Amino acid sequence: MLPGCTVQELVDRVAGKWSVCILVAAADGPIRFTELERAITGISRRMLTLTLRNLERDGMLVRTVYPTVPPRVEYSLTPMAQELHAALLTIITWAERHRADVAQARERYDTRT
Amino acid sequence: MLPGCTVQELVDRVAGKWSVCILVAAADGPIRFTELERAITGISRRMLTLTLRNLERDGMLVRTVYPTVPPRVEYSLTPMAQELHAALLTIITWAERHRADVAQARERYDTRT
DNA sequence: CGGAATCCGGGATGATACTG
DNA sequence: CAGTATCATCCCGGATTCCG
Repeated sequence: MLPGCTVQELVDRVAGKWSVCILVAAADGPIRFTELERAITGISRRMLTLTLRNLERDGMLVRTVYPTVPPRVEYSLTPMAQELHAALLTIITWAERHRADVAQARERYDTRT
Repeated sequence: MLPGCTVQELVDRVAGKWSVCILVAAADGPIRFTELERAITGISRRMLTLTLRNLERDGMLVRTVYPTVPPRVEYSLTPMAQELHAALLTIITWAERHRADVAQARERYDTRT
């Protein structure tokens, strides 16, 4: 696993905090900007925009603009991103299964003499 | 996917750049500090130490000290971390498979008028 | 509604030096 | 060999403002 290699960069990019949130939130179908903003507690508008742009640039998201008033923009996962989402779910499931274990390990580590 | 929730934090922690590198490097068996330093190009000694401590604290790594001269310290994955490593391999494999796709998507995005 | 642009503070990170 | 300590820096991301 060499830093600087493309795979490393790609893993970093898609494993980012907000990227994961967006991929999960958009997994169930097209979702609007404001819906994402509400679904992802704590994200700033700026980071939402930037992360969406990066994911779109990487071919993970399709951005569809409906020229209505008010404007309506929907984001949906590409097939490639759906594969990624499935893989991410494995990690998330793992994290849920071991949440208590990690908490316990931390406590033991922190209370060591 | 709510930021602030424990699962989110855990995914963030284990999905970190150096954490992934260390987990991969240690997957094939116990590995020494200096071996990690050489295996992970670009990591500073400081970040290696900090990331190792965090992974150990979270119960992902076991640190074994052999009281020899010079000192010998080996790090190995816990069963929990081995499960995580398997899941990470899925992501890494995905990244390798789609490396070219992402590069092409970026080029198209950047050269758009 | 869905952004873009700007400013700016702090935590993450690197560099360097020292040590049991 | 396997770290720790300290300082300096840098850039990530929040806050704010403005816009079609």
